[in-house]
Amino acid sequence: MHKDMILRLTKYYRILHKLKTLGLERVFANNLGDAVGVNAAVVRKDFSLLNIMGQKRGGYEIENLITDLDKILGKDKPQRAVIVGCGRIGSALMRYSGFAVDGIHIAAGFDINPAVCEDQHCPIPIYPMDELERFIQEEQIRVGIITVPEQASTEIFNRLRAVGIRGFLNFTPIELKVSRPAGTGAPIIIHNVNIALELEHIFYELNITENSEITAQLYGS
Amino acid sequence: MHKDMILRLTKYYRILHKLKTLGLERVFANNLGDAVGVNAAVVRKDFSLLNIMGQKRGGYEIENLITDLDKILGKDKPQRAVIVGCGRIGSALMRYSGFAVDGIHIAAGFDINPAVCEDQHCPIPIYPMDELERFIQEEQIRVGIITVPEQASTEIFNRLRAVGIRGFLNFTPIELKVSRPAGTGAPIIIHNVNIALELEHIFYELNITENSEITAQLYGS
DNA sequence: TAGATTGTTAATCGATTAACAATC
DNA sequence: TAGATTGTTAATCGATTAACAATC
Repeated sequence: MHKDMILRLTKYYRILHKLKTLGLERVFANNLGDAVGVNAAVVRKDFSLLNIMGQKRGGYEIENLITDLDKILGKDKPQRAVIVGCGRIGSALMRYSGFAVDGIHIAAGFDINPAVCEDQHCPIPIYPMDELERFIQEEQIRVGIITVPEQASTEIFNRLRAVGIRGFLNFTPIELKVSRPAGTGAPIIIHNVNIALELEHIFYELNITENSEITAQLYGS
Repeated sequence: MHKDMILRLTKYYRILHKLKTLGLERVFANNLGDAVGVNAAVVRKDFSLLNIMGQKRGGYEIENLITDLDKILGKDKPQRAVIVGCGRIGSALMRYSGFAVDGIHIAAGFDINPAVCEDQHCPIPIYPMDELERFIQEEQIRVGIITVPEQASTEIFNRLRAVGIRGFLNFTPIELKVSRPAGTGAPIIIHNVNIALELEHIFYELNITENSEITAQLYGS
């Protein structure tokens, strides 16, 4: 199971929903490949690996495909997360309406100063930090968004891990890692979103492509 | 020039700075490889490709290496960007202190309602949208951060492209693309940060790893 | 000199693509 | 049946790793 494959599955999923609303009932590996920008063989192989079978001449049934992907991607289960740290970024995320569209529900926010709620119209409850463990356990939350200040990030990470959080979206500049001797314990998924680094990369790529243009002019054909 | 290579270069760069502050003067491909988690051969190959030469027995001089990478990554030039759209995320970014650490300077923000400035203590000026073109041209900005509402994203993208912006950090859920027939015109760098998608991926990966655990238990060794 | 590390070439690995028999 | 599309195997491609002569 490749990381690229998961990315592709989400893309198939979105396209399939669009095709369904257009009234289509079947889709060929070729169409799907074109739509998500991969070779048709990749599409067939992906499905084959997931034991999703098409029909030798009729392609794949969209309805069935969506149902299968729902299960594989876990879209049939509730997708709930908490936000830890309700500073600027944290509260921006709490009020972001785009999550609901994708079926994601932010169950609560946590902050050392839960009074941050007072300032703003919070659509989502904000609790003090010492309710973190209780809430997560009671509500059986599996995913946490970390938007605390840099110095607090690893401590929060460890607290969340200890209480059963398995998926992390980390906005602090500290790159969170698990060094898990392959196959040991429950898998932990971490996505680090480092905005400063992202921006830095853009400057780098820009500079490098420009430089290589220059060298191409000097030495090139 | 691979995308992965740029990523590695930034990692070398950070490590080298740390080594320098520790007082080291030389570094071996092996050490550097260990530090960033790649094979030593990769390090040597990367440098070789960039015409950075070491010494057959003495490794690489840290000071020179940093100078070379400075140039390659464009760290010797000013790294300035504008933010278009000063809503919740936009203004959170404007007040984010992490950029300065990396030598990135946000030159200005733009919004259809520049009065957003009044509410908050803005460390950075916010101008109305119709000053966008003038400012970017006068200040020769090359990088733009797009934090406008979804519906406005492509319009803003096109305006920015037209006025010479070449690097984009896009926070709207619309995936911006350029279909540039290889080698035509100036290169455009786009990074899309889609937070909802990122979170979705975490749920997917979690679900898939859990499922594969289950199947492993059923069929496994 | 002997030992160590580079720069580069060859071998390996994995993923992508092409091809084709199976079959609806 | 003939045509089309799958599922899967083989070929290709690219990137990573290993190996080794060059040399400080």
